[in-house]
Amino acid sequence: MGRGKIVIERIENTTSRQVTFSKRRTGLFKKAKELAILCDAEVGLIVFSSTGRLYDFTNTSMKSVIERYHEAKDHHVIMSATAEAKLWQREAGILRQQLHNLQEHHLQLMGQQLSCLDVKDLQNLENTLEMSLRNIRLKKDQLMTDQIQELNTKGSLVHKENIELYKKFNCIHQENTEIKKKVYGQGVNEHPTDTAVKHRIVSLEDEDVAVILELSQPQNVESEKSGTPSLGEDDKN
Amino acid sequence: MGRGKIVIERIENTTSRQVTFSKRRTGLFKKAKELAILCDAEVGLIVFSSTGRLYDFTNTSMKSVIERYHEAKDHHVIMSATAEAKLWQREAGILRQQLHNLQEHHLQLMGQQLSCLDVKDLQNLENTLEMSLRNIRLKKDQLMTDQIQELNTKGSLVHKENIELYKKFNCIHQENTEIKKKVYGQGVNEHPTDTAVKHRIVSLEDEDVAVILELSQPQNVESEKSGTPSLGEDDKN
DNA sequence: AACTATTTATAAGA
DNA sequence: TTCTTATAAATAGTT
Repeated sequence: MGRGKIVIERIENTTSRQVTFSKRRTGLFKKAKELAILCDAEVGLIVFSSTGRLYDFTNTSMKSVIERYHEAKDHHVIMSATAEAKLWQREAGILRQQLHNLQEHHLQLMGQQLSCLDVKDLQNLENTLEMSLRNIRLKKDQLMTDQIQELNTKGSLVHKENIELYKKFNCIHQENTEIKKKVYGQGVNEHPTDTAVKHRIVSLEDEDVAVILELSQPQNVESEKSGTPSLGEDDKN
Repeated sequence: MGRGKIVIERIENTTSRQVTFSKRRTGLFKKAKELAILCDAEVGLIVFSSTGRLYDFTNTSMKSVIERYHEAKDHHVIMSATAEAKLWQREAGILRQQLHNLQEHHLQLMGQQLSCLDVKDLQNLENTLEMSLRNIRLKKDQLMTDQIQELNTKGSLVHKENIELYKKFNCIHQENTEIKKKVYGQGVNEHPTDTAVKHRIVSLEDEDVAVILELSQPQNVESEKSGTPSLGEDDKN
């Protein structure tokens, strides 16, 4: 329908394509409109030009057309969006409820919001808490005992090391004294180094030793293994 | 374009309308196709006949067309669906996390899953539980004290009633005995009614009395049957 | 569903 | 873009 017949294939000339687009688009939309009116149909027409511009027509509403389309066709393109929303909404609701329940129980475990409970409930709660207290104390005692054990082992090692060092020092000290006797005569007896080394023996592993002393028996490190730590055994309910 | 010109308005004749629909629909879809090809456009065409049947055409995919349409146009029709889904999904995620955290803490309060805690944490937990135990016991004691109080009051009333009844019974019993003496002579002394009434005095408010005895003075159960029940009179509050 | 007279759409040109 | 116009295409009414 024009001055000449054309073959239906992409018009390569851009200007020509745009002109044709404009003309044929007008025609298409007119025909769509006419179909809708004449035949009482619901029509939705969406066109994007090659430049990306949107042209649309519908005799009702695009929302309605698209919804009806999805209803009639796939049923899971847009549904997946709204259904997904619903799904997550429900999930959130369930989680919120769970959270609420747990919070309530939690508060009761914390000794709050007890007004809705009767004597039996309170007794149960008390039993639960006593049980868990026992567990927690057991665990704590275990941890502390382990810690003490570890510190004692460490301390014992350090102590042994100290004894070794002390012995070595004494040897050297004696040697030294003898050398001094030979060099200076009887005049020199005590030397500043003496005090310094003694101090060093005590503070070699400062922190650990301090803890050991505090927790166990500061008076003699040697007898550690025989002495039971006095912690955790007296469970008073 | 036909044997005669027509005005564009709804065709009332159903058959005629359906024929026209068929013809024009074909034409429209052909033109849509041509536009898409000739002008390199993205076209989506959806038509519902007046009988509700769906006809659609697109040179790409309807999903793509509709998405692009929403992107270009409203931006909040489909977005509201997906965005809503995302929103609820996030909400659910947050709630799930909260629930998880609370569950963990809850288990710890219940004296389980303590392996990840150190001595300090355990000490805190212990303190918390002790505090809540104190609260719970306080509440329980309060409830039980109230209950005892109430029962005592009730018991006291019942006891008073019983004394009254007992007195009345004694009067009537005496009266009765005297009448019997007059009628039968000295032969009749004790009558089954006597025992029955005594029992009734004790068990008038069976349950309450039992509870009272259990909670307050169980040692006095024996003395009830011997004479005056010792309830309610020695009210110590 | 096919025919066809006629209207309508539009290709090419201005 | 819009107008013009020759001509292709669509289709209303008919068979």
